[in-house]
Amino acid sequence: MSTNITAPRGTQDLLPPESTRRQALEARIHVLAARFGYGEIRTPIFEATELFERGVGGTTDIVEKEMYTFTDKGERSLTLRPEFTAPVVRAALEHKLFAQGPQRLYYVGPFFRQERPQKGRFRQAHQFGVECFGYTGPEAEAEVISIAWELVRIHGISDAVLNVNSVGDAQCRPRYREALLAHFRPHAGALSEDSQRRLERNPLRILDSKDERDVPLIATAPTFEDVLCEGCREHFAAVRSLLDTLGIPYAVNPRIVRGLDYYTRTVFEITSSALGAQSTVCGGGRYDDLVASLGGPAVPGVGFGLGIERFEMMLEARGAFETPPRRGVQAIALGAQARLTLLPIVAELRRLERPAFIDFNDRKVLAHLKIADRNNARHAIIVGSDELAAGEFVLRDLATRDEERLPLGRAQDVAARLVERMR
RNA sequence: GUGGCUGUAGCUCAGUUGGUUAGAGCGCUAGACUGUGACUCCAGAGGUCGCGGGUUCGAGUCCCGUCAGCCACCCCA
Repeated sequence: MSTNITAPRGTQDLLPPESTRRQALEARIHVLAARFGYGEIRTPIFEATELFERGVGGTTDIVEKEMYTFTDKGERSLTLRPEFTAPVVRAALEHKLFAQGPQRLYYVGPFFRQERPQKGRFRQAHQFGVECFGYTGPEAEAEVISIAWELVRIHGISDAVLNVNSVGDAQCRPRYREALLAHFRPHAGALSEDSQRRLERNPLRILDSKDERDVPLIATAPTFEDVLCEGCREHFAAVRSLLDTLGIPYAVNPRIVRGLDYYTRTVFEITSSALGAQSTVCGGGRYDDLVASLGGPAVPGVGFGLGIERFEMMLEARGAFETPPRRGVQAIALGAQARLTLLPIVAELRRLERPAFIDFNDRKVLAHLKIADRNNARHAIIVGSDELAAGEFVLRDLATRDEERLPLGRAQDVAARLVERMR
């Protein structure tokens, strides 16, 4: 077994029937994004390493220890994308999209992080995300959140929770940092080891801690609302008001702090109890300074990323997948001569956009019907020596078990008649 | 990167204080039923017990290493 090559750690093969469900989910995503006026963007799976160092933030865990970075034969440092926002901004700049006004883009695809795998966490995972560029107003947040929430809603997921917060902007965030330092520093000795380290590096992260030694101090810590500047405070209030107007339920959670450096003002998360410790299925927010920091104009943006695998875990927890209805025709050929007769009919059915299945082995009718069941076929057409002699075939409805004999003839005619019958 | 748990048939799992030829259910293939799918009965195929090393007369079982999975931490989708 281990002498055989297996999929790399933290990656997975997607096989039927799971791949069929993935296709269906992606199809719903494409329809949903189009409904909001978003166009799909596809960027390379790897980028210049510098893009992520500058875009995501050099001190984030993602950049510091989770990237798949390699050097190619031209001595370029490249990195498998660990997230999508920086590549999307890079592409938009490269193609001068911002010269054409606001842009609404979405993507679906794989991303890569070298973390230790666990429930809901993989080294290659897939993400659906949107980026809305060019609007400073709170309507952009409302729109972007609406898309994510609509995806949750149309799937009947009931235990999803939307949390929102504001992390301020370049003016008030440093003030918040100072306020947190003033709060935690006198009690540094009582904090967990992790949080003591975070105190100097990124005190915001302490708010995220689950360590019970940190909990009491976190509970009394100042919140962003205490120090937000007037502009940020008004903006956050406007976002909440729009969510109320749109009927999207949410909770203000002063403890959500996203792990990427580029967020400004609004941040949000959708979480679910179905996901274990990795409870976030969707995370996003506003990033008003990112485009400029990557060398572009001062274009604001709002976006989110939604984990496809985690979303599927929520679907699984929600309840059984409905069994798909029977569809298509199983061609049952008893003998070589019957196969010759049925093959052109099968081909013609497929041309008429009807699923048609056929097994090429010599088996009994019984075995063929079991295969038809496995294929979830709606009908079977059976041809054996009796039928060939009579110039007929049997059409069997596998749901009702009704049968009738119909005349054979030109494949086109038989297929056309079948399509008519099966309507 | 750290810690805990677990690797036996395609799947889910038994396997006694170390003892002869490693088992069950489901699934698969075939038969009973000579041409009719959800039930029943019968048979068959399928495993170098994750991999490597060690202890032992003897290892699926004990020890070490390694790889992988799961769960948690860190972090995040």
